[in-house]
Amino acid sequence: MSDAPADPRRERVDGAPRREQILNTAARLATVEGLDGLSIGRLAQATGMSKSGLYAHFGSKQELQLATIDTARQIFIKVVVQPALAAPTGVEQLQAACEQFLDHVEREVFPGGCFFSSVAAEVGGRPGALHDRIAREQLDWIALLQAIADEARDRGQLAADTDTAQLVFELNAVVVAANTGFVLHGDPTGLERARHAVHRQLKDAATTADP
Amino acid sequence: MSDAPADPRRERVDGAPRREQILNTAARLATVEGLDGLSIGRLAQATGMSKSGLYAHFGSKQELQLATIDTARQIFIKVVVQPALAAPTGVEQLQAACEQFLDHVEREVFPGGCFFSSVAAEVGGRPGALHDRIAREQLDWIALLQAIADEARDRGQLAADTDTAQLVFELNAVVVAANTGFVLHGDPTGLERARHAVHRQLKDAATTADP
DNA sequence: CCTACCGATCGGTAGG
DNA sequence: CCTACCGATCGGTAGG
Repeated sequence: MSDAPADPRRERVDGAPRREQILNTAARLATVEGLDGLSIGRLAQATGMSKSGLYAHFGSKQELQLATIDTARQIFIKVVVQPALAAPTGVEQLQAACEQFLDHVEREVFPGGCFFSSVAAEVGGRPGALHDRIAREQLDWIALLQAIADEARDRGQLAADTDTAQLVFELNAVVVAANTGFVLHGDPTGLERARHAVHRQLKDAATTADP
Repeated sequence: MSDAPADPRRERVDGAPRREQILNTAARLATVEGLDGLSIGRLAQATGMSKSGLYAHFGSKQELQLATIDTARQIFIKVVVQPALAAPTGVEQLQAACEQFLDHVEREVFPGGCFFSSVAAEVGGRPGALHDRIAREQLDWIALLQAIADEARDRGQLAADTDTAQLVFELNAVVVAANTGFVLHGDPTGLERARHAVHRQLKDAATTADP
């Protein structure tokens, strides 16, 4: 949990390789300093290693950045996606995905908020391997929400004429906006508004036949 | 319009001071490279000046960055806010504000999309003068939308029990999400979804008494 | 995984 | 607004 373990060897005993420890630090740092602002020197300092020590693990800065994205993805899957998928399939799962996303922002899993929102803005307008990788992750997230929404509709929990792509666009929009507001203003108001919006959206799209 | 005017003296004739020309370039560059990635050397190259020539205009990088934000704000006011305020007060104006925002994204007024969305992600998690300035601009934009929404409600165009803060949060969320999608994927689909969402939101909040 | 080093670029200054 | 320069840091390499 701490930034710099008192005794690095204890990490080894846990079986957590040094590489993962470095990448965890890198992923959290990148949400504050950016993927580019994450310099090898700074990361070396943050992990208590020398710069060339890092180059033993990663051949180049871009390799480090790509590995960092992959680590962030794994963290996101573990703390957002998997808990969401543990919810009952359908509307509940869709709501859980939004809720878990908001929770991971509020719990500050990454100090700079959602890793992918943060980094997407950085590489959005710049072509290259980082851009392509981040764009793909974003599409995967949307595709996941859509698959859940489609399932909810197929199960008759959402109206048959629900435009699930539109619904998912709007759900993602409000949770991401909440992330931005929380990071920029340190204010959870947006998180509450997002929860409110998600709840209403799902209620509005739900099949009205209750009896 | 062009990145590097053939004859810089023509700009002078127009009465556009060199400083403004530099800052216009800086504002557009910052949406791609970031406010930090915008180095003095790169900006010097982009404007055809020497580094120390820039220091004659701006005492430090932070001064340049703050001046760049101010220029971006003026551009935003000119291309988004003022056209929106030209629309009839009330719901139409609220719709116009959203529409003008989406238009300025689609027209690529800034090559990296909305300046403030881009920069907010960069400085969001970092304390300092840049953060505070960007946070203020974001609050101003939300306050503007809210003032318009309140007016629309006071005029009876929106239901009296409309939660305008919630409405504005959701409107802003979808237009910003459209910006992100357009920049990241070069795909206008999100812009259409945002227009659709804005239209439906305003329709839902409208007073149902039509006859 | 380290020390020691490379050329390039960073923000910034002196002096004009 | 320029040339010429400063120390610091960048990404990366040699050699171990």
